Amino acid sequence: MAAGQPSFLGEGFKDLAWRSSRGALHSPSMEEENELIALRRKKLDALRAKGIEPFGPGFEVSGSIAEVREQFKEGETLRAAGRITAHRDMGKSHFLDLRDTTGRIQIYIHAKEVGPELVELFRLLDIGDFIGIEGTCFVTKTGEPTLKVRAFRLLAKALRPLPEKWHGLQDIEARYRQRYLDLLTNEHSREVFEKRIAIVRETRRFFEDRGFLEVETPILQTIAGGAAAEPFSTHHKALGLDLYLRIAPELYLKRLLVGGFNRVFEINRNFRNEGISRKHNPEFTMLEAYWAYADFEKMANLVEELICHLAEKIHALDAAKMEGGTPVTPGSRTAEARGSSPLQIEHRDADGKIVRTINLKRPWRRARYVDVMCEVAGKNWFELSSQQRRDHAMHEFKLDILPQLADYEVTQHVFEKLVEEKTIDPLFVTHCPKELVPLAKQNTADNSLVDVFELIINGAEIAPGYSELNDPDAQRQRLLEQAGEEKQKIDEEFLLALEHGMPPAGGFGIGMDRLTMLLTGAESIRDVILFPLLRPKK
RNA sequence: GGGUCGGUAGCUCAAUCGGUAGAGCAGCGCCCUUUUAAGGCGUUGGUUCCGGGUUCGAGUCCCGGCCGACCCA
Repeated sequence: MAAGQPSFLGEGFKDLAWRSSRGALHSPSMEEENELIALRRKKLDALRAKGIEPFGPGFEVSGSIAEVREQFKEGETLRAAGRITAHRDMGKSHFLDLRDTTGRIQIYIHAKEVGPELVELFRLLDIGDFIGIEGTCFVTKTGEPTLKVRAFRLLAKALRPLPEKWHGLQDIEARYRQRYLDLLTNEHSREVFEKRIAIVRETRRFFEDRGFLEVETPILQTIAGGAAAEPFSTHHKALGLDLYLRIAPELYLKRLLVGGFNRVFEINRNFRNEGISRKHNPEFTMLEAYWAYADFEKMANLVEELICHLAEKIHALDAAKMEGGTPVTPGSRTAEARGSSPLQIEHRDADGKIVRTINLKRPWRRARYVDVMCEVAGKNWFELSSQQRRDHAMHEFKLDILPQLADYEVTQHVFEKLVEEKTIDPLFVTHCPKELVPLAKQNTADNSLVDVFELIINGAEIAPGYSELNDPDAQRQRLLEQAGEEKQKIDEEFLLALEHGMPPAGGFGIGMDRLTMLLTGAESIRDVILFPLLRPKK
């Protein structure tokens, strides 16, 4: 630090100095801004006028704020960086909270110890600004570990005020549109996304531990196959080619089975051009896994293991958070959101009241479609005539049954209302009628059934799993039936691959967004997707 | 696509029957030498989502639109 320059740091903190090469600036759009923003800009200019660059370079810290708290030892000098989230002035003493995602630490500054010049600069700081500080550890008389500021550097000035900390950002729309503010002010929201990240990470680890290879297959496809859904369309300019965004990765993963990759999985983004709801986002994350020589029952075991594994990891995450010494702040629901046992998931409403408890304790119940139907619809359901079933569904079960529905669709309708929506604890429904699942292998004992499971948890289908169809002629037949008039939609390249021989294999898929909802108790898919699709405002 | 509800200060929310748009937090000013949702006193801040209409008078009532939430299809 050259002599004669204004000093705001005292001696011996050269590396903390960071001086602005720019003079005071005025915002060109000042007239559009409100008073609060204008004031912050004035402070920005005042800082530059004092030779301080408000958007400083990187800063050497002793660690994250949580790590600084761990290193905390009275008399030690430590460096920390973060956002200012609160300040409490007490006469000539100033207390500020410095926060990052790992925690919060109080910093203290007093004129008598650092001089009025530094205090004067502190007055140009606002809640939301990033600063880096070097300070001495001490404990206040109320027992709070605190860093006594010896020097600081402004790292970034916040030109707009942050939402009020106590209530957090409540406006649902704003929380989706400006997720960064949601993450900043609502600890619960951040925890949900940390859990989502852990779920994806642990899913990868789970499959890798079992010898599965993670692969990437095309998102741009000339034919969007593997599911029945409306695709998004796009265009490749140089090739002059109309393309679709994938609705499922299935047909490419099966090509890899043909190619000798015997255990593969993909965590992939799928795109479906459908409506938006509490359970649907146009782009969503899917897990699909295929295992050569396995069958649907082996896949059911695998799914059961996977979800229990994830539930345990999430529970461990909550437990670590509870013991981790991170001060519990308003908006944190970690304590309440944690079920009493790792495999017991408690979903709560906004007031923290338990809405439902889902018991994942193994083994999970497995039952045949026919048996489950008889349980809810009466033993003789499949002996009734077509008309009797329709009457029964409409009058006994109060369902709207359109006359054009096929018999199996009437049954499926009853199944959805009476089984799917009412099942909370995990249930594998196996041996479904083949009409429902056209891409699965037929049961050898009963041709009208296919070797599949549908896993139902918390009133919704979480994961379907199949013994995959590997007979190319049967596959072509099913695809033709499914395509109806639109024969051009049949993926001939996929059938060509099957004709070269695909080993028998088990496969399954899980919607990762919905799985995250299940494991975190989120009521809307938008609460587990960082940036859900919204209409642009104006 | 249909129905219900909502949009008010930077944030969280009030506003009775249609009668001067308010509070808390944040901000600003002053007081306070260890506070912590600090406190005390004072104070600034509004296109009430947008556009029409009814009315002496509209945040409030009516019509249309935009955005969102929930339910249904």
